[in-house]
Amino acid sequence: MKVRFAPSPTGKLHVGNIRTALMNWLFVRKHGGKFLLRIDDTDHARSTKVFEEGIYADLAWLGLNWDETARQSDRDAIYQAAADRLKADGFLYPCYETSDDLDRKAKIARSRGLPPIYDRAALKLTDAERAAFEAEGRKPHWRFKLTGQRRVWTDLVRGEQPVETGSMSDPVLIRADGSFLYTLPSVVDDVDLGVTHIVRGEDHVTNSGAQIEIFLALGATPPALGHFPLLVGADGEALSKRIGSLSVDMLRDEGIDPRAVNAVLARIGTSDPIEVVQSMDTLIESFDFAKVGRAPARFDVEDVRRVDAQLLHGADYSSVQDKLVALDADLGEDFWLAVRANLASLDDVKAYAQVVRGPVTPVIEDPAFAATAAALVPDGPLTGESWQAFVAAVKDATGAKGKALFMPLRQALTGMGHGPEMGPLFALIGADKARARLKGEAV
RNA sequence: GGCCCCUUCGUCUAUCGGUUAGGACACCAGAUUUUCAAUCUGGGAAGACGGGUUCGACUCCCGUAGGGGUCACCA
Repeated sequence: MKVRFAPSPTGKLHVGNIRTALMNWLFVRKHGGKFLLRIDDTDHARSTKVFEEGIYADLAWLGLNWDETARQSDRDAIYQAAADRLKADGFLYPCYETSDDLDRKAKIARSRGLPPIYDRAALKLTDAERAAFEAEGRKPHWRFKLTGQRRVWTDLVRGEQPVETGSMSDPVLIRADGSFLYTLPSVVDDVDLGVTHIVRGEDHVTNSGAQIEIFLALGATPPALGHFPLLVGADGEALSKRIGSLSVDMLRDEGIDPRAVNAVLARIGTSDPIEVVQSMDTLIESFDFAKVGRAPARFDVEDVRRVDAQLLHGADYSSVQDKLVALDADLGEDFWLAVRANLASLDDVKAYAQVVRGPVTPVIEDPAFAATAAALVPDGPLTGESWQAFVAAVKDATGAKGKALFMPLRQALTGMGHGPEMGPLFALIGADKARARLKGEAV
């Protein structure tokens, strides 16, 4: 078994791409086989090395390892040979319309309520007309002549899936400048590199109908096909490929755990719950195309943040220490254990580190109360038990209790109205700083 | 517009003709924390609409509405 993830280096990987990569990866890791990473850079004008490097970096970050790499720009000779064969066998025909011509035709068709598909006018060209275009210096682009038949396959996720190849345009396989469009290299590579299963989004369903005919024209057997539903935004609108806010590197920069990204994208739109999963093995084990629904699923980044937070709440000190150092918030294991349950994101740890280290601007509404408390802060090193004794003393001295007792102390000591349990925090802050803050000093 | 697909709690979904329509997240409430958060427990919450078929329909059929995809010299 071999699957492929074939991104084009024309932009950053976004959650939709990652979901495709994950589906392939999970599928092949579950059943055993090769994961091919193919860089589809046939669009020379838009493909860049920078984006290609970004793809490697993003996949590595997510832990989606691959077994083989191929770059389409290296394989031109193979595509050329296939194209020659298709031409020789009469599957391709030359067309001389310009992009403007085609635009115009499509617009006219649309305005008449007709499907905007190519009218095959080039098929009716006489040799003399073709010669005239050539004499003008026009170079043809080449289309694959679809049979117009109804193609049906058993889709891995959708079941029986028909496509009317008569309802779509004959795909252009070769540009006027001689370069290839995605469709031909994709099929040629799938054959040549031995891809057995194509798993991709449902935006390729119609495409698959045409590609099946190209596989056949090449004398090959089409691979098994699986098309899963696309993601839509939280508002139900289509998730645009151009929404940069959903790019993978943005999630990484936000400090999100890649496991949270994987967990959400692997489970969204499936019957398995979106929940904290500690390891990819769990995801691999639970993966099944039968669990994937057929309706578009709503993607909400908040789900990723939520899972990320839950991961943090149970994270061991050793597993986050490096990240804490990077954030300049490594104050030891006691500190981590004290604050982790209160983190919505790892970034929040910086604020608590500052609470411990200072300076903190105390929030004091009742100076007299705070001053009384300041005098009751015990001397010497504070322990986990110091807080309880301190609070009891303040309660005796002021008569305050409950929220009226705790809130003013929390606000004066931390400058915040929320946060981790005060016991451990109090010990971490220390007697000197606690006393000073209660007196209103920003230390 | 043609072709393809979809429509169950706010969200992701289970149900493969007979169920008090189940779960997860979110939400609300209670407990706990002598505070907020975290945590635990409980609760409210759904079959787009209209026709059929059937003893019986969320489930099958038709129609309507809504959503997604595609119809590029993008991938």
